Amino acid sequence: MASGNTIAAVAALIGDPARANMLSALMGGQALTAGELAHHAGVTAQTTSGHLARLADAELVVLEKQGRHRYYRLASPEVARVIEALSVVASEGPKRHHPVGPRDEALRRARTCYDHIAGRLGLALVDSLQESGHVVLADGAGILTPAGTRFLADFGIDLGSSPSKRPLCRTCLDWSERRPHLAGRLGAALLTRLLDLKWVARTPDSRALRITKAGESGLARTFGLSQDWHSRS
Amino acid sequence: MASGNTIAAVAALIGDPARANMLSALMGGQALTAGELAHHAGVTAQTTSGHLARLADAELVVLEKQGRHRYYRLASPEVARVIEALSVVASEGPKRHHPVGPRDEALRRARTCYDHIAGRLGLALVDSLQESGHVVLADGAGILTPAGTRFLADFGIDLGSSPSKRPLCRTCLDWSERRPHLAGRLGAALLTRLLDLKWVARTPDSRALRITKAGESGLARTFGLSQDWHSRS
DNA sequence: GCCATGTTTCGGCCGTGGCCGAAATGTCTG
DNA sequence: CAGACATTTCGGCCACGGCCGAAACATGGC
Repeated sequence: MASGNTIAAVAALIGDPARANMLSALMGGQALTAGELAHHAGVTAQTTSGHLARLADAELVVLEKQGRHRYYRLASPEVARVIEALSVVASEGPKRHHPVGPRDEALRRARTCYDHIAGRLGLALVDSLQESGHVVLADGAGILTPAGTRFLADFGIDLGSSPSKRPLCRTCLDWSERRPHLAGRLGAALLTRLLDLKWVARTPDSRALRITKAGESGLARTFGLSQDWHSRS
Repeated sequence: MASGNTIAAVAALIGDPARANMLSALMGGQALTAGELAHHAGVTAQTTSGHLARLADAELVVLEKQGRHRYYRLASPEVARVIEALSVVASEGPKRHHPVGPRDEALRRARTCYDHIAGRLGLALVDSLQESGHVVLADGAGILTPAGTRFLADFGIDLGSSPSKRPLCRTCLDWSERRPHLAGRLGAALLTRLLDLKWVARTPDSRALRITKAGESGLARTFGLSQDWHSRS
């Protein structure tokens, strides 16, 4: 079985703790330098270099040179889906330690998931859009209603122009909350817009998202998120 | 990062050729004995036993004892999704040999994908259901229309009764044809029904599905598949 | 030109884990 | 209860691959 061998090759590549940590870090959606990835993985630069060479060789990540830095990012949404799927299985498995630290709490509140928003903020947004009838969710994907399209246009998001084949609105299972949130082009556009508006901001060295002062009020106004949206569901 | 470590553990488990072959074989949806899996993996029984113990320990597969046989099957649809996602990435990657043998051709024509139908037959079915307005596909999922519900009921499929949380109708990207086909509860029910009707039959030692004489005409009658549905899309 | 910084290449050490042969356990069959 | 078959346990061999130190390459700043 050739197929078994090739999927084994890909899985083996992800199956090393150092590389898995790098890929997890890249799930933040940003391109990171080799040095940053070394830090995330907890190994030295030379070890990291070897790992990255192999990941790039297999086209799981792509390289962008910029001056003396080398930026790496995930090669495609498909790769992100593999990590996603693995996270789901890993979080379900038998008592694999689940220590919840303070930094874990920040991640559970709001974080990037490749190119969209996950965590309780992601869930609050999808709930809001669904209640207001702007999107209709059905089994793993959603449909943007005409009212939703107008609503998003008002909010500064235009989705019509892109000729991409990428799904407009799919969902992605949240590993911390076990409920789906918005992914696809819509999810990506939403994250981009919130970052542009500075309603949320990336945090260095982490996938966690910080919600700004302006964000608190803006999200409440636009999406009707109440004071306690961040309480455990 | 604890999460990086746990996903690495799962990926490492899949990342061995022998285990990957076993899991691929189990993607056929049937439970297989340890011996059959040994054959698929191309290693001896004792080696297989060790592998299966580890897979079961991590809850990627589950064991069902039956007399002197021990049947193993995938532990959950989530595990199947990981294999799916890996197949997609593996098939896209850099020139990892793609020898297309005769048996590969049978797989491309029609095969099981965990619990539903993939290959060109799967695509033909989804196309048919979509054209007739029985399902509406939108980005990674589908909606069963009222007409579709009636149509399926006439065909002997009742989906209403199950209280499962599993998505009714999601899609699954086909690694051979690169287009989505029907998965979810609907996809599973469709496969079950076609097997019951003996319109398709499983083939021993392979995930390929054979289309019976009755199937040829039945599929043409019910789903309007013409003579040449199996030509390359 | 020189030095600092980021990254890769080389060489060698060492542990994890896959593999099989032999033998033990379990289960159905006569 | 013996004998076939399915599967697991044990023991030991061996290799692949991760890790780091040292050193070589780049690139940018001065």
